[in-house]
Amino acid sequence: MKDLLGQWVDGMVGQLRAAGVVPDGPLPAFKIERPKERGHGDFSTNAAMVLARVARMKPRDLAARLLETLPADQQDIERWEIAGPGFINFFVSAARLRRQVHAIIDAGPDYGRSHMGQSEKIMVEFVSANPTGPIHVGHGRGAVTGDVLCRLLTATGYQVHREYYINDAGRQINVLGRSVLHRCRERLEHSSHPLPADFYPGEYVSDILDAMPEELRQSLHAWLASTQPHKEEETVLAATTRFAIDWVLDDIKKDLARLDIHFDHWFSERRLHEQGGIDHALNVLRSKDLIHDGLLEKPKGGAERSQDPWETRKQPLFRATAFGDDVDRPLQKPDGQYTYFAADIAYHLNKYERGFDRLVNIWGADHGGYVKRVEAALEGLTGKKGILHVLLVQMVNLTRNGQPVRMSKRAGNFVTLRDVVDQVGADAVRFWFLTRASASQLDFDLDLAVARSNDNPVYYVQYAHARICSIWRQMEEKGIHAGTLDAGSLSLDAELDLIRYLDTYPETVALAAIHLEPHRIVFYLQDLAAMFHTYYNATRILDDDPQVRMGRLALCQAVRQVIVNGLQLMGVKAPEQM
RNA sequence: GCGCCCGUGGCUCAAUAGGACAGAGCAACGGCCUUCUAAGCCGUGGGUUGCAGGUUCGAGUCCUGCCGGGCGCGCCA
Repeated sequence: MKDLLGQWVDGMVGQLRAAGVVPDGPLPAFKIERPKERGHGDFSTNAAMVLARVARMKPRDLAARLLETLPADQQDIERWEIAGPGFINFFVSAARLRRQVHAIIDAGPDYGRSHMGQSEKIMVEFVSANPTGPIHVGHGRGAVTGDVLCRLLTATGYQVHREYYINDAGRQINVLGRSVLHRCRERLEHSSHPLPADFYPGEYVSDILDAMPEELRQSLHAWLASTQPHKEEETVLAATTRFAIDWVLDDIKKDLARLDIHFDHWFSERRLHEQGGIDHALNVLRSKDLIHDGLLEKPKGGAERSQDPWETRKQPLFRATAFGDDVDRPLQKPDGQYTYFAADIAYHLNKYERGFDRLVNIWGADHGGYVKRVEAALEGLTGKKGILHVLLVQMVNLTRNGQPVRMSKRAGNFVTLRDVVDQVGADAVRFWFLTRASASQLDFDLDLAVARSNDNPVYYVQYAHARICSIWRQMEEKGIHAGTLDAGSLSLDAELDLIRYLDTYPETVALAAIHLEPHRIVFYLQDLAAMFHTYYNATRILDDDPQVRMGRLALCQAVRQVIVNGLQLMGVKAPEQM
């Protein structure tokens, strides 16, 4: 409906332009919006105010001229007015609103979907947690956010590709293998050894050992039993590590599947190395003279934490400062290995070369410091700005009994995502993660969520849906035939307001996709549910008058459809009974 | 010290691409179940949007500077 108004106002301005009231050439942008205040109509435009300057007229006078061009024969706008400093307010007719109910019912699951994205290819990379242990609650928030973003972008006409970047190269990964070895040795010798500082202590390390194929276990034992430094150390460790990664990845996949989160592709960093992706990316950078040998200043913070003294040496650096980063970034470690950043450059070039128009990354807030350099690299590689959108998802503050639960992978006392899903259920976890903008920190209280109290927001929305379903069950019991739904009798303020709000749903979906803000849908659903609950409490749906009943049933059907569509976008179930 | 994020009733958060009088929930208090599910509804209080400037017809929203909180700051991933 908003689009329709937009066309009209464009037409009105066009006529004034033809009449010479408004000059040719580019005009300042005006817009159509829905006023917060009901008394200001269903739609309003600031066109007269924005154009007043170029038209050399007072805003209100210009508004009057604009309205003279409004077609007289239309039925959709009941009345209009000039208000305040020069707003033009439009009031949609009740007949038009009633038709909207049928439009929603007819569109069904497609209501809210659009072709806005024009099949643009967009990759969303999310979760990408290191395969060194189970994913925790923080990852879960990123996972749900990414998943819903994908659903949103798909619904608005983008071609979406979901990807998980596996950090299966580098030191951390070997530490996982060594941790398994360590656990194996303990078992073999029936004793416990002090765990080296950075080894993984979690229970799952034993699980990995248990799941190990006999053959690999044997070679492990053989190697551990030998007193001499074993020349097969590298291969045994590599095989163990490989197995451990696969096990953990499989574990992660299961956790994500519990939340109905799936990926199109799991991209291996190791493979990127093996296939020369990094050399390729660095060659591209070199060809553009974006790598130079330079010295790196000792960083300000963090240095205190490190035991190793800072050593200044000449090394290849990416010219990140040419693209707005603070310092040029190193590409190689002292031992000649590539840095994580070098691999990241290669990975993002790889994404680009696979033909994606836009890249979205969902990162934890603790990776915020890397945004600039990756953006810089991508701009350097492609010459284009703004391909990459990094969405930083802030921390989840987990509490239990009001006490903060510490989450540290190293300390081994983190709460896994699985724990939380087990306790709270997938629907509540998903919904809860979406109740805040991702840039805001999120408090997640396990007790509250476990308690299944009224504070749990998902029930509120699901309940609205279940209530509507129950009306149909009620009809069945009473032997009332639904017949053909007809919104014609709807006339209460509450009913028309409800329709107006239903009408905003497609805009909300579009804006959520444009801004990459899934939480907007959750807020919408909560508001819609609230409006419905109010209406339901005040109005008898199954009225004795068949005409009235038909209308209300039609409205309920439309509300139900929008709730279903919205929950579907959130990946949350819409139970028919609660 | 530098970078990013955040700052809105007692608490947790909204506020539609800068729009008209800043809204919900929780908490507090008072009401509503012989009629479609009370996991619900209605009502009452509660705000100088951290502070100070600036841009604009108009600022919670944009710019600058402070203040407060979070995250990050080898050549870890």
